[in-house]
Amino acid sequence: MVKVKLPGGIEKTYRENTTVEQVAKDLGESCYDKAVAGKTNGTLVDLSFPLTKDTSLSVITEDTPEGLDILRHSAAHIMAQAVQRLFPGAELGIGPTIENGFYYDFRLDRPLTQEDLEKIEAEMSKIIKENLAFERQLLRCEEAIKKMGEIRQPFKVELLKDMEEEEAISLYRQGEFLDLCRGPHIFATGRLKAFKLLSVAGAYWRGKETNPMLQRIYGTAFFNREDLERYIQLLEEAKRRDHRKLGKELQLYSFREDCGPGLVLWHPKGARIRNVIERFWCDEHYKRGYEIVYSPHIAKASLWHTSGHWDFYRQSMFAPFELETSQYLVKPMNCPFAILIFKSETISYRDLPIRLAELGTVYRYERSGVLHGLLRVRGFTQDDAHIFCTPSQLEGEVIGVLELAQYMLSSFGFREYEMELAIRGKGEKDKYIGSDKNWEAAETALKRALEYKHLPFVVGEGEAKFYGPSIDIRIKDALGRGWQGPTIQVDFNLPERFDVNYVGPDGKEHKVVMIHRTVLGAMERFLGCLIEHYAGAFPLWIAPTQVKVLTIKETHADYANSVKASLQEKGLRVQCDLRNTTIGYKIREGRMEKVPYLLIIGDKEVEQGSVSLRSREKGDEGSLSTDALLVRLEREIKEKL
RNA sequence: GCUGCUGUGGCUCAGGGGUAGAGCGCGUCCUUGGUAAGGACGAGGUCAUGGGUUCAAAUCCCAUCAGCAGCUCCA
Repeated sequence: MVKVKLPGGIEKTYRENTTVEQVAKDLGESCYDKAVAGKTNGTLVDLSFPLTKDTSLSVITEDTPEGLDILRHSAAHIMAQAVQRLFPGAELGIGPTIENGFYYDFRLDRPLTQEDLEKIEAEMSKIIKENLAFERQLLRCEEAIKKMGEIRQPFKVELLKDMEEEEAISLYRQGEFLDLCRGPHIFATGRLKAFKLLSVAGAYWRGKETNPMLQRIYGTAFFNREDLERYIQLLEEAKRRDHRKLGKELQLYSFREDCGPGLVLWHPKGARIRNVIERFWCDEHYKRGYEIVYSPHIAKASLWHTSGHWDFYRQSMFAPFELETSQYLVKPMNCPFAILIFKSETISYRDLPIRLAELGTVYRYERSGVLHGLLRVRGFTQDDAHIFCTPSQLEGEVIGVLELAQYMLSSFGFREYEMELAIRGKGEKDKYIGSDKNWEAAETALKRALEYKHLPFVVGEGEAKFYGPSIDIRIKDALGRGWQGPTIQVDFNLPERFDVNYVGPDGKEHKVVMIHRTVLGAMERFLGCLIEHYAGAFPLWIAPTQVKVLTIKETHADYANSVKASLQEKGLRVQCDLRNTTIGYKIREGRMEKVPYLLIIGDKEVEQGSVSLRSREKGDEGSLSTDALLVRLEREIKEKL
């Protein structure tokens, strides 16, 4: 007999070799129907797993993330089986689950097409109908290698050769298909009810650029069709929110082939949004004790030799050019300029911290395949700042930056973001510059600042830049892809290289500590995420056009213009639509432009000296006076609603 | 950079070896309209660029450029 500890403190005894499935059945019909796998002493196991000793056990059901993960993993196997049936000789790479689905990598003798995906889906449906059981088998490593060699799976053999210390290798078989896999899996292929293959893309074997490129098929799976439908709708909603689509529709910005890839042209409406944000940004920085500076777009190459960028970053810089007798470079970073400003006079410890902020436009030669709308470009404006302080001021400054970053993000309605503390990798100290003492001090300061602010974060070991640790904040786009926005980096490198000092109380020179930081990231990337975040429907304080005045007849033009003038006088961004067309048409256009407020002007309004208000959120709200409207709008702007 | 797909008027897209189509937008005119599209007429494209195959290329082939999905990269 074995004792089984179940969730909720229940303990039961079963005969030895009772399976997880039998326990689930014993726990009741509803548990059994939804059971996918089990978890004994923290390890996931198949439903067919026999209990041989006392253990804790929980049944993994359909409605848990783990259950879904198992289903998707099995879906990946079923897909691989289908591919092997349709493409005999296909070599398998790996096939894991990912956040919203799964993928599997294959080496095939020809590229896959969209039609192939449909055929593979059809074959998968057949396999599901066959309801093949997933059978687990344990082999010694050399046996597994032999087996994978026999069925001509060189990638699997390669994987196995790295697993030689492991005692036993588990393989899973369903029908004629055999795969190396840790498991667990669903009981049989028939359990998969709802799946869809989404796309094909190239992927390097084991993620290494020098390895052969395999074909990766992405797909997703759910326990029922409704969930799958919901997910597909989510993808479509994401497409609607895509900043590249909205940017065009709302005439915010463009890229032109004759201008160059990754180089943004900001159209008037996009520029208005950017201007609102930048003004807000400047005000907030002055309030918090920053000074704002400007620096040139090009500088002598020697500056970048001193900074070390030429040595470490050259491949991402635009080529140097000669002017008079000197080499010049387009700047990829703003930091050297801040340093030169700092160094332009002798600084006492009494002057510190000095915070120099700059909306600095930098140019980086990003590889062609990585460009992505506004989110990854070749010319962009960092909302940069460099803080020069003493070691003892470091932690307090980091806290100040965290507060500012949080305030900025929350002002734009970003509630969800991920924080990472990027620290040195262990055992590769030569990759980093600076003393152990400095690193430890900086890592501690960053960590303590995060803890002080009670911010959840993950530690990214080995993710630090060569010159110092950092806190990186990732914000998400419509598809949930994370993009690095705000970042706080401690730097020991540049103060050394540029010999940046202050005079201490002892009258001697000391090295400053330098913090590089952004609180939005870059204007381009931030705007891109912002467009998707609001799906183009910007809150009043950001909207490029805040109010549109629509006339019913041409005779209302004078009154409409006077309404516009009185709103404009209060700083509102107002447009009139005086065209000779129907009111329905003008409203439709205003709606599609996502203007927060439309004012309809007809005989009634002219007579009463009022406006008829139509809000983006509520529609027709009836008439009110211009003054009452102003009060409402000003409040909404002030509170950034 | 790598793999695959795509590239037709300002936008969205159809077509496809015999020298171009729709809707929206734009212009002119008619209409004077009350909360998501009133009507008529018209202008606008060397079908991304450069080669090749062919009697003939926007259509087939190759290269280049750009975009998209992903991989790699992101100091």
